[in-house]
Amino acid sequence: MRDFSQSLPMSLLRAREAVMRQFRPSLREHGLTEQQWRILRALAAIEAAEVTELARTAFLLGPSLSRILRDLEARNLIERKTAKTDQRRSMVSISKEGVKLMASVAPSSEAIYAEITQRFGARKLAELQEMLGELEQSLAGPGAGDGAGAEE
Amino acid sequence: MRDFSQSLPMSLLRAREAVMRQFRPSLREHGLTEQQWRILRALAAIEAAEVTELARTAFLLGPSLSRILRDLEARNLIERKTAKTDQRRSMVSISKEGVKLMASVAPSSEAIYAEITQRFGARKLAELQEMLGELEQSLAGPGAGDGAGAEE
DNA sequence: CGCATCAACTTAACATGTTAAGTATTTTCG
DNA sequence: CGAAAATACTTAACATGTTAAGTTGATGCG
Repeated sequence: MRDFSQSLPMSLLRAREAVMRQFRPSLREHGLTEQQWRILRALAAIEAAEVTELARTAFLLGPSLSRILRDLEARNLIERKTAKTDQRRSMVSISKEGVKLMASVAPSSEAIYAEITQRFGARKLAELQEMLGELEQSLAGPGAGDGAGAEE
Repeated sequence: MRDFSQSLPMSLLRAREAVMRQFRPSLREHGLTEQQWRILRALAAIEAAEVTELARTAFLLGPSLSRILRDLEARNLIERKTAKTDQRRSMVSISKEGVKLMASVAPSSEAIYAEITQRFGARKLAELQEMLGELEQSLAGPGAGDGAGAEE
């Protein structure tokens, strides 16, 4: 079997970790985890979103999002109100405090991203992202199960 | 600020998730998590390894590895014995049962990997891995902290 | 209308990620 | 030699990943 350290999953894992290692210290100084930061960024770009929509945007599973939203709400970084037309849905939005926190983190975050871009090269970065998108596309859909197991 | 769904961390996260989604069902059928599978694969390639070395190979943090090794040992998939020359170190190796389990998972795992390679294209896959390696390299070393915070 | 079904979350339970602290053993050096 | 520092793990504590089950509010339909 192929040396697993050369496998695609490991390559992706190591690359992502190398990138996130750059951001984590800064986020940590502001009391945010990577996932919390993703949610705030997603919310900052829109007025309000339903939980399910937010999960899709921030690429988090429902249960994780539920917990994080509970915590962010307790910290007054986001606000919730149930939708008028459907009591099941809740509309989530970023609070004033949330906006303020984002403003305090954004400069450092931008600087780190710029540093990464500069180190790796802007053109290569664009190429890489293009390929990652294609990979994602090529694996979307029916799934590459091996057929040996129960498809259910 | 850049639409965060287009950011490098998100691209890497989505790509990796797209890949792992292919493998998880098969691993799950065999009662293994992704991390447990990584450890078994790493161990299968060598006679025995120290915990620290294994952590580096399987790309796991010490605490995660400690827990997982405890569980794998309880399931008799691995074996441990403390090193003769240094009582602090323990040598970990895969057990017969572990080898058997690997043999039962490997075919499906290989098939899935082949399917991914075929869908995305072998040449592109090689290119992608090359770029991921370069990204990792370019971010190794001093760290791209923004300098605004405490370097400690 | 009323019941079965579906939809949107939320909770629960267990595994891992992440940082800090603890433990046991070795090494370094005065 | 023996105390201090370093090394190799392990535990602890809290956050998230992942799947299954539970809750509550909508919807479809006879």
